[in-house]
Amino acid sequence: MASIRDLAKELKLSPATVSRALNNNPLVAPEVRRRVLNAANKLQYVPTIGRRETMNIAFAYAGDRSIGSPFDAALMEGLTDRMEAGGFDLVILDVKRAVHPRETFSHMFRRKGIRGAVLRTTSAAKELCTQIAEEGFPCVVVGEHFDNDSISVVRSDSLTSSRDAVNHLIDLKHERIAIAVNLVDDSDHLDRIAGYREAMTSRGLPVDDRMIFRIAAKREGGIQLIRRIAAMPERPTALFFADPLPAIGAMMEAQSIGWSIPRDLSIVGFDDAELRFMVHPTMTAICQDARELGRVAFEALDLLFSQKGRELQNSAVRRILATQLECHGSTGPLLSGVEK
Amino acid sequence: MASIRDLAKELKLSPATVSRALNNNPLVAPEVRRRVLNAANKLQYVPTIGRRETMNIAFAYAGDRSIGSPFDAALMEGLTDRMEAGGFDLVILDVKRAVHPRETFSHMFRRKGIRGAVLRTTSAAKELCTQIAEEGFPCVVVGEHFDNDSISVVRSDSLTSSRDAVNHLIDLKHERIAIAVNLVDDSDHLDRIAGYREAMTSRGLPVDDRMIFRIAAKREGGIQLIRRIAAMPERPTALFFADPLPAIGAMMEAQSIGWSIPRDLSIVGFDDAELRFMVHPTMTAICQDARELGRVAFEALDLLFSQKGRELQNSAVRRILATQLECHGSTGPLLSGVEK
DNA sequence: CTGAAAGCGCTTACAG
DNA sequence: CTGAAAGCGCTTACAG
Repeated sequence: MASIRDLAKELKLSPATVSRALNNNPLVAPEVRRRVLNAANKLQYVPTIGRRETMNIAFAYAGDRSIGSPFDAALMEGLTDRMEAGGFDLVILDVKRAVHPRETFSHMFRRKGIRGAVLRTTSAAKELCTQIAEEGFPCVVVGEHFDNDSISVVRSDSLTSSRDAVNHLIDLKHERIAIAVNLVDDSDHLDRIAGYREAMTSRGLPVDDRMIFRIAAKREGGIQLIRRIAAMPERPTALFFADPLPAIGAMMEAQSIGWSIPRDLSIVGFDDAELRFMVHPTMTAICQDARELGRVAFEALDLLFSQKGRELQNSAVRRILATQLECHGSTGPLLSGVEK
Repeated sequence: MASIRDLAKELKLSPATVSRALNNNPLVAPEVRRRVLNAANKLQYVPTIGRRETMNIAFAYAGDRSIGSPFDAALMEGLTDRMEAGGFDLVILDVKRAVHPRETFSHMFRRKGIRGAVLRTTSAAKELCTQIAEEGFPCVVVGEHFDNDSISVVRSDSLTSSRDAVNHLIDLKHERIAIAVNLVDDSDHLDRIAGYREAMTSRGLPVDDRMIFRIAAKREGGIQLIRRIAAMPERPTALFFADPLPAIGAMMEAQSIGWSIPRDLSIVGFDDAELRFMVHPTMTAICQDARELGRVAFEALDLLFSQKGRELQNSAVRRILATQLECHGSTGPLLSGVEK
């Protein structure tokens, strides 16, 4: 691990200039500054507390924070599980709020004694993740795709299991199967739609765009959807939800208006945690192991630390975890003669 | 904020000795060490990264970690809400695992650049919180009572709302009202039982110890309880759960065995988050605002920072937040003639 | 815009 | 067990 002296020697600058560059002092020449920041990332410069190197890892939100979500909580559990052995501590961060006006992201992280970051993002904030990665700061994005190959990613495979979910409904003789996905696009959700399309097409069923619903990924979104389909002349007999909370909301609302599940409507949801066990009947769901995702994210970060940054700078880590369809009580065979 | 030099001057020691004491070097005399640690807490010694003082606050588990719980997630949201303005970062910590063999807790926190801690504890680990507070390290315990007046505490008032909940059931003409509380004692849960007893007694109803059930505070605990009472000759007509998850489990299990809620059984639960909206019918519950609890916890800590520790060392902060009974669909009037 | 020098915060052989 | 001294990591007036 490099000190400011080491960077100065490597770059043939004085420690003073390196220090200024790392502290975002405006006096330093832009070109020099750029070289210093590059070297800091290549040589893995780490600040010290007293004489000890800092050992923090950030759980950093690039977009809106969603600390309260079961997914994030499970991720953190997995992360801390693995981190403790190495003596690392987890710091929670909102990237946009934490960064000072004329500061790069690496700056900001280093100022806080952070060696690497696990990034949570919305699709709107993907650009921000790309920037952080391109600065050369060790980071792993959880749960997003990137075209850019140099960004390390850890995520679940939604496509296969989405296909499984729809196939399960088709096996139960359903034909009018609808899918409900988050209003906000992200690559993971696009996969879920792709899985739906693939399954329908391969089994010879038509893909009707009116059966693809965009909803808010909250309980309320599911409630609204039930009201919408209740008013349809030929309503779907099965619903596939690409998010946990609207699936729960839909089950409740369906029961409120007197439908019996799965007799009047089959529902498949997604589950990051144990929500499927909290409703009655227990919900058939695609389950992703968010805790394991957290563990793997740390391992990826650790790999980025251990390889000398300069040699393997462009070798990003990619890990894709399988998800599983768990069949429970919210799906059942299509009853012949069910109308409205 | 004091440096090692300042401590040395104050104590008439060399900086070397102070440094050794703070680093837990065994060479230092026990008495000297004790004096140094006291001074560090009194003068609010803070280590530096480079030349900047560290700005971390710990979310520290004294007992088992429960990061995944909705309560903890909401607490963290509230905490980070308030912390960001001051430029603080939140570090997640397991106290027992983080502390080195011959190290005090203040040592450990300072080694990590932490200025103050929000402590989460189980009743089994209360002793540990007392120790941290007695070392003089700025800390606030969330959600526990302490007899010891010198410990800062932020918690919800369970007693009043528990009384309200039972009164609500009595208003609905229920008489055989049972309460189900966590197997593991903690002061907050003792309050919930006390509220139950007070309400029953004040309304002239007998308190039957066979109506006080000890269960695991998990979904499974609620499921088991329903099976137990289903086998009772004179089963309770209403259940008051002092924890969120078993209440959910009980609602599900009751419906599984064919009971209708609230017709066959009224249920009141506790809710830290939004679980009450995820079941059908929506659950009547005592709601505590865990997010607000987090905000208040930070404010308490900030107060401990701002007052000169030496002057006000024994003036702990205490904040007790109100909770509220929200009536929904899981409670209803006792139907006359209900048997079995 | 950069470096040499002074200096703070901290730690650690060395001497006692 | 303690301190004086050397020295690392870093920053910041000062000079150019």
